[in-house]
Amino acid sequence: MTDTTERPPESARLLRIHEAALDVGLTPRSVRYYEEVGLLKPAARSEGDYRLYDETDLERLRFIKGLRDDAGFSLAEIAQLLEDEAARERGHAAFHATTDPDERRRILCERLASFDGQIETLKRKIGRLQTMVDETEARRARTVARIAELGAGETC
Amino acid sequence: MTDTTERPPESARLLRIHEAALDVGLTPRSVRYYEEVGLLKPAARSEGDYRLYDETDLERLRFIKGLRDDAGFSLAEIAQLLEDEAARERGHAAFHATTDPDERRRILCERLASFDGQIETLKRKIGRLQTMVDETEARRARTVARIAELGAGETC
DNA sequence: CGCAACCTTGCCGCACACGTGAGAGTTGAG
DNA sequence: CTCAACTCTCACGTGTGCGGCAAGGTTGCG
Repeated sequence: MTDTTERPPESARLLRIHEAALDVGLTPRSVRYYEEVGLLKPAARSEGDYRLYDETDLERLRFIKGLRDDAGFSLAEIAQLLEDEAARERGHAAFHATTDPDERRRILCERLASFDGQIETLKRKIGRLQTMVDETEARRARTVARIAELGAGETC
Repeated sequence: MTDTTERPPESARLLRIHEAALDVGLTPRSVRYYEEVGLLKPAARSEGDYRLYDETDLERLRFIKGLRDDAGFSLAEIAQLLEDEAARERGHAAFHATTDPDERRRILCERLASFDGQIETLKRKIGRLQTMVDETEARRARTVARIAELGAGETC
């Protein structure tokens, strides 16, 4: 406000697709594809129709990449999670649009069910992975015991 | 050797592909595909070249299905895990082929490193999923609090 | 031995998740 | 204003993970 050097007001730092993709570790093609299948829309477009991404978009992209890489979710599953999220935000709006306590309670209860469903989905995956970890650790422990039986020697 | 009635000696209960697939919840096509990409080979073939699967094969198939469905691993990643397992079994053989304690120790240490790598891979996935669960549960808790603020009413 | 039900290999097709140009337009530094 | 670098929208190509069909062979009950 006090200087004339055009300083983007922090909230308006927009990146073009290449920079945005680099930032989150994806390719421009993937980012466009995610838009194609409805996972996100750039915050804005330039005069010449270039896609422009803000920090919110980047977080969304990181979210998508995390689910894809780390959890092995398909884009369809990710779309479902994002859809649930959107539904909750619509619920948020509906919540503020009414003052009826019963209605408000109903909205919050829906939101609760949505969270619960998501948590259960994630926990099932964790449970399966944990079982595998447990089995592997048990076998690792047996190997450690056998090394100990071999007697001294600190090579590992 | 002592009787002429061909009685499968318990260890030789072999299933054809359709039964095997049904048993583990896959399709015959998938099972053949897994063989095509080197994930398993049937324990035997019949006179007419029918694939015959034993209990070990079934467990391997269940292992593959679990990783595919629950953990979202690609067949290539599963192949890697199975490859590591095979390496450990080769180590097992090598272990019994020698009596040199140093050699034996080296073999066991390799096995240990293999287990550790696998455990780390799995735990990274779990960590990511757990982070998501934590975030979702925190938001769920805020929703619960807001419902409580709305006062009485046990509808959910 | 006949015959239905199952199996074989081979091959084409499909959905997903992008990669890779082609051809045209945009941006911004010099 | 020029020009390299970037971006746009089609549009076709690619690898994965199977589905499905064809043409023929195998099994095993009756």
